[in-house]
Amino acid sequence: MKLNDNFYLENTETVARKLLGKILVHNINGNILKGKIVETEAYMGVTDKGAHSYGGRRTKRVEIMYGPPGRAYIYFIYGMYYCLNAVTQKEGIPEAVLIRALEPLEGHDIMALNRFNKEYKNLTSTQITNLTNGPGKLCMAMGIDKKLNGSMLSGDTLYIEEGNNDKFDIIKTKRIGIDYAEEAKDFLLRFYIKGSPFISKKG
DNA sequence: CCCATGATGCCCT
DNA sequence: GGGCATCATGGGT
Repeated sequence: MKLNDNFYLENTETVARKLLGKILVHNINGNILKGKIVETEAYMGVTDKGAHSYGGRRTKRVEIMYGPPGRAYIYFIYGMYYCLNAVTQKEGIPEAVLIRALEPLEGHDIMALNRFNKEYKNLTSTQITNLTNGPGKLCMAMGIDKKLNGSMLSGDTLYIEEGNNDKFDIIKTKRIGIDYAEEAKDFLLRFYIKGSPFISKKG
């Protein structure tokens, strides 16, 4: 069952928590890649110095965040990587949840090729744990790039569906990579599934 | 384990 | 021209 667009209308922090345990799917011409979301971060828009839309900044890059909820906001960073976000809140409110790590569930062979140009069975143990444990890594593994920016996460290509209702505890901590964001760098807006071996960083 | 560093290109001022 | 919601690597502890 795909999540419908209303799922992304709740408070962005709530959406970030509720996305844990859900399944991200990319259908590439019938080849299915799936990963369980194990780590997220909430970006709270105009009042959040860590957010691209801080202060109401509205440029071509961030325009998608001002649109309706349930779309993919994908941006290019550090000259090499993509990051995937789910846009939250009604049209006009530029907030989003960054998907930071996945547990690979299906399509391991394609993910291994995308990440390391090797078959899954030939990966080292380090490569197996590093397949999707970061925002740039998961985009590379899942074949997610700029082409999917703005697409509906309730659509047929890149979408998010219900998980298995498995129980877990949630760790709430500081976000990563926003040291420039003054007081906002200490906001507790990063969430991950306690004990998951697939998170990007402990703490 | 931790920390430092280089890669590499788009976006915005 | 500066900076960036990152990653891989290499060395020290």
